[in-house]
Amino acid sequence: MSLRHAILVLLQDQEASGYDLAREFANSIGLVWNATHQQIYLELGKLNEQHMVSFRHVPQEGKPDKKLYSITEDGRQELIRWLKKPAGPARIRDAFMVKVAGGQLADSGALLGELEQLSKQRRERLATFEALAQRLDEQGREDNLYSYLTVRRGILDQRAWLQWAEEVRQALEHASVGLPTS
Amino acid sequence: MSLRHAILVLLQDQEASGYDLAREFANSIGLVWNATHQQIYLELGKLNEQHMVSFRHVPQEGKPDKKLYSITEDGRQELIRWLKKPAGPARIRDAFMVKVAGGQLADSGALLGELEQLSKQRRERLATFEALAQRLDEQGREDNLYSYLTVRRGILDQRAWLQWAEEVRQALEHASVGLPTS
DNA sequence: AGTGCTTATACAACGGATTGCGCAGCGCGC
DNA sequence: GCGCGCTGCGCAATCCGTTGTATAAGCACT
Repeated sequence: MSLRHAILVLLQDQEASGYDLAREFANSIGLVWNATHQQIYLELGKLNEQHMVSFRHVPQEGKPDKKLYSITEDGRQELIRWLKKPAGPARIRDAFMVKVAGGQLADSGALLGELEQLSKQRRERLATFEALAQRLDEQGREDNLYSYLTVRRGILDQRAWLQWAEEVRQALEHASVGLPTS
Repeated sequence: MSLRHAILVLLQDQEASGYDLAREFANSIGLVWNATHQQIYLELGKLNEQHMVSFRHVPQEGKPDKKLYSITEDGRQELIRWLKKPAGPARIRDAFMVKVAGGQLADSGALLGELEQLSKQRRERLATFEALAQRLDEQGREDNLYSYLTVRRGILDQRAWLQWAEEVRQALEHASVGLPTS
């Protein structure tokens, strides 16, 4: 269980609402650890009970009130404790890859279509990360070292995926010559 | 829920015991979808109840008896049905990356040590995949197209990770000059 | 006026996944 | 002779995560 630790890492930089965190999970950190808003609100509740975060109400106009959470000293201690022990292996659930592995039974045309769609998403993400990396670089890479390294991971990951997608595209197009594509 | 589909994909090639599947999940397919033996045995039980797989008892000497599972026609139909509908987004839980993101609070020395350990594992995996790819290539890439593509994904993934690790190593070594490393 | 998106929080139900435990025999090294 | 690791299967408890639903206000578009 380290959704809690991912949240604590994010709160270390700045206080944030559950909604803010959900957005960050959908973007940057989402590449590495994903979570929905329901999960986040629940975990924030637990973290609060355990005095690892605290919050203050912020009334807003035109928008619902929000709770801005910040990390407490207890939370920081828990984070440090967690950082010391070795991380477990990464877990992934990539349904599309399972489909490729079972591709003999699949329709190449449909697979190619899905591949194209996913490639588009990856290219967009790559552009976002590259822009972010450049901004961090201009601000001084050293000051944002860990953010910079995280973004670099994202960039290299997208590039590797896109390169693979290109190989798949060529292989499938070659293989489906003369076959019905829908 | 598509642990079941990953199992069906594996059984499509050949019949296997729960133990065999667990090994495959620990290696090749594990890169894409991971599962423990408890999960696998449970799912095999369910798949059997739903007539998507069948099994035969195989008594062995020197080793416990095993159950060899194979996919049924119902199972194949279910797989085809599943392959047609779009795959959900890939999900990951990479605790080590969360640690890097929160690196300011971490000990660079410890982080470097962990990085080195993970790099070793990745290099080993890369070697395994490269050997496998070469073997498939020699056997005729077309006949094993989907296995080949899956392995290629593994290779590109390991390479991207290792490249990133090298960047991290350089950055952290530079950053920790003069700092206590333990 | 109706539809849908964004901001913002939260509960309930269910199913998937992890963790812990248990059984069982063989082979290997110390 | 003892522990360790591999092969092989399985149950039970609990926790994590997904899906569905709810409320509530403003804004933009049609």
